[in-house]
Amino acid sequence: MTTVGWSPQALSLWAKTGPESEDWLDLPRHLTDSAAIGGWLWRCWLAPGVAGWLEDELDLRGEGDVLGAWLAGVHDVGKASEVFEGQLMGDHTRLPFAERIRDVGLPLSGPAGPADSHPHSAVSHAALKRWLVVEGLTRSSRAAASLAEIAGAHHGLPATPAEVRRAESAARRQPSWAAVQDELIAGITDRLGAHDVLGRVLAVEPRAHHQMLLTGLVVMADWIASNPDLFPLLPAALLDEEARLADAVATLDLAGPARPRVLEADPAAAYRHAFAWPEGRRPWPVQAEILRAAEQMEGPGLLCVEAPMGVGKTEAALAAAQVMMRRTGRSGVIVAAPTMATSDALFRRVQVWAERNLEGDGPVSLVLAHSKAALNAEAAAMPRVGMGSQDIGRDDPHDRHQSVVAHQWLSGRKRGMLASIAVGTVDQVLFMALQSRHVMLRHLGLASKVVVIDEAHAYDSYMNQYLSRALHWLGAYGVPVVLLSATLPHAIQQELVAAYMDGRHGGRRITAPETGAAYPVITTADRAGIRAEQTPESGRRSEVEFTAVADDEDSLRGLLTPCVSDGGCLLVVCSTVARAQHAYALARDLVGDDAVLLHSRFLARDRVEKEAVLVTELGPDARRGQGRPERRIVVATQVVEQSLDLDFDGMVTDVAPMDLILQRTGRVHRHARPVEDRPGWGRAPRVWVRGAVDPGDDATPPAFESGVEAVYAPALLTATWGLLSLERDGRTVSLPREIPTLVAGAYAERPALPEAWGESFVVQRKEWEARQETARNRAKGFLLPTAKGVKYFRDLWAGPTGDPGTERGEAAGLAQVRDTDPTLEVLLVRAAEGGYVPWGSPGDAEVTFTGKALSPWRARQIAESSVRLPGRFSRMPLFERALDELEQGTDVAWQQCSLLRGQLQLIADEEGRTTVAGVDLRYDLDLGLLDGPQTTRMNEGTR
DNA sequence: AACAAAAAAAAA
Ligand SMILES: [Fe+3]
Ligand SMILES: [Fe+3]
Repeated sequence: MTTVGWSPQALSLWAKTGPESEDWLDLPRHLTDSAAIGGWLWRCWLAPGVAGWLEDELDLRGEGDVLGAWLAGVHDVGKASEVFEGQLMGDHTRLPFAERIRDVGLPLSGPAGPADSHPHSAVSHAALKRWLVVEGLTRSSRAAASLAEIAGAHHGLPATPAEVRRAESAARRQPSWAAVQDELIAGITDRLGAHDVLGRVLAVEPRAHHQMLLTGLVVMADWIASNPDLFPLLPAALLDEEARLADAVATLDLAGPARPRVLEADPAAAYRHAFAWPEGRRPWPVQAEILRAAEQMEGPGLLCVEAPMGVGKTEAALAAAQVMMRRTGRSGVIVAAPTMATSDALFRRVQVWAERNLEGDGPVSLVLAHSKAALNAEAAAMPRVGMGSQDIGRDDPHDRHQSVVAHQWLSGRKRGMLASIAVGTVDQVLFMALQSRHVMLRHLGLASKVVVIDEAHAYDSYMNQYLSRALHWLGAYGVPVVLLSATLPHAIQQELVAAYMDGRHGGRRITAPETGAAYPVITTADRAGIRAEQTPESGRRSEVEFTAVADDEDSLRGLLTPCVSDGGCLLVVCSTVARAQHAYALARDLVGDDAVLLHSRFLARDRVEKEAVLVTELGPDARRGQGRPERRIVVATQVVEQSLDLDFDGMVTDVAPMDLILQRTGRVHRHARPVEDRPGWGRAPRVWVRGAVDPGDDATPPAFESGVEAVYAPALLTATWGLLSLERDGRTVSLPREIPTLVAGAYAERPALPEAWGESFVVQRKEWEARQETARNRAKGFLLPTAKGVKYFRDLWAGPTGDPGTERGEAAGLAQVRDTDPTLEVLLVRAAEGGYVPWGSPGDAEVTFTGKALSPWRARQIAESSVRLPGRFSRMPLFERALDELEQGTDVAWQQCSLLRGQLQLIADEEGRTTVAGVDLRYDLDLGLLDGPQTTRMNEGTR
């Protein structure tokens, strides 16, 4: 860097102020700080694969760090404008700021108008666009705009054309301000010697995907440079530029790209070392195969693994990711799962893997990325590093190279994806495809990783729109992807793979091969095309008998009877909470406390506890009489579909789409057990299917109970019913062999059903397709366009009408990656004299007085008592009224507490009774949250 | 589309 002096005009401008009236940072210094950290990020932090991709695409010839420094260095030149600098004129404690500027002859006419309509980011955009052309670096205004837009977007969204026009006209009216902007840009360019790279980049004309990552880097640099703990303010500040950077980098303490250990060529040795397996343990065929596939992949690509649960897909994915990280220069991994609970379960496993297999020039950062991560004890227990925290390496600096930590700077808002390793909900990946503010940070973070999507079959057509688009962008960045699923209907797999390949290789339509009955199967998509390979079967096979039972009380009682007399563990899955509560009442009549009810309308803490009890009782280590109960009936809704390692002797389930039925069936005889563990009725795996008011026959299609039909599309239920021959005597299914054919069959346009069902099936099927189509269209509202589908960067955030709808959508809560109505989640507490206590605390628990600060421990207890209100609260008049009432009733002290801020408080009496917007509610530890007439009725007969 | 489950929401 050559040093050029700044003019008195430039030096008179402020960029930052602080709490004390004399605190400030001049604009040139904020720009040189940003440039310094921008260059440092490129050299020392950016994943080699991302840097390499940008180098190639933008003809950087080894000067990427210069480009990064330049872009960061010019981001705030727009602060050299009357609107921005005039902002402090109304503040009488800061009058010297304006005087300093007037003294050097710059016009400053009075407290500025609304700075909102003249954001300095747009002024930066206009100034850069002008300067790049005037300087002769390009003649194309689009090329100039492509770099100008990056500075214009440094607050998370590109400047709008109207804002840029206002900035351009201001520059024409006030040439003396424009002259300072030019001086700043020229000064930064000269110091960095950036002329040549800029010329080359402009010749290429960066497109939206290049701009996205470069903007991400600029935003990151700006956030770091704007932190006074890292880059201190005047008058106290260090002045030497290099010393400022060195100090900032030392305090920030952000490690460079993590590197994976090279895995052994022999798969058995590779898994043994990677996961600390005991000597002699062999990987499943799928695990061995995926390593080979990852090793042989040509360039970055996508691997899709379809295999039954229990064959170690997570380990397989991590091992494959380890290979792909090395081969494509990625610096980390994200493992994305459908729910917070499944992410929590994955967290520790990923942490242990990272500890054993990754290293870097400093500790490897890991985040748990979902909205309730703060409640996770394992995440909270991680050593903290960065921003002055030094939980690790105090005694032995060598420890730092192989430890996995929570990084303080990365735990801030919107920064989690920048950590090296992330475990979280899929939403974190889907948000990548949502028009939203600061998505570029998410893109930068995800582009640096190998992306693993767990349970890829678990997403509906709305979410799949976002997943497809996210895969498109990942493909464009050359990010390796691993999709894990039980089975993926071919049409969905085709859509996902095609989206990735379209991003990767552009327009070419490539069709994934039909894999038919092959299972388990690994599909590879890379430069060489798409191919699928069947892998040898893993694990146990089983023959499961499926039988229909009538949907009345007597039939259900009949099914429970053998269990009542001979004992054993039976699972009863119901499609609605009401049906589950009903079945539970019946079971409780027969077996008392041996019956357990599980659904989502329990307090989070109670549900975790109930599930933990079930996992110990019905998990792999419990034997009958030794932990495994003699008799247990678990009545549950779809919550049991979550990856709990439970084993039942048999199952009764409401009819559901084939994939879900088969997934639930995975809980039947899940573990290999000695025959003494099974009751007489459960020696062979059996599934009884209910939920049809008329089972149908060859001449008439089945008819389903209205609740069951409201939850699942009748077309899928009919197809599933028929393929399992439930209109007759049912059939025996061979698992896992038949999974792919049965699932494909149930989702087929013309499944093999009795002739006479055809007509009504076609109607049902049309309706299902129409609903999916409307869901897909709903998703399009805030879907980020494809990189190559737009001319300008700003077009990525354009609404369907071309206007920037992003902010409005975010404000209205419309921009979301899940297709849901608004729901109300409350934190339940028990009323006490003068205040309240956490739900479930003993009678003499210390009272939290309303309006008084809460201890962190108390806040956590309360935060764990969350429950969602029943569905009726999602409908409009009631939703609004309830929200109002709950907001009014919430302790104001919660706003001061990070765990409780923004949450809604619901206060109940000793018996769990309360009323919200005129609706009676009662919370019961056995039954969950009851509403309306249930609050009184459900008592009888169950207690 | 509405009887399940599921997630998330402040910046430089
Ligand atoms: Fe700014
Ligand atoms: Fe800034």
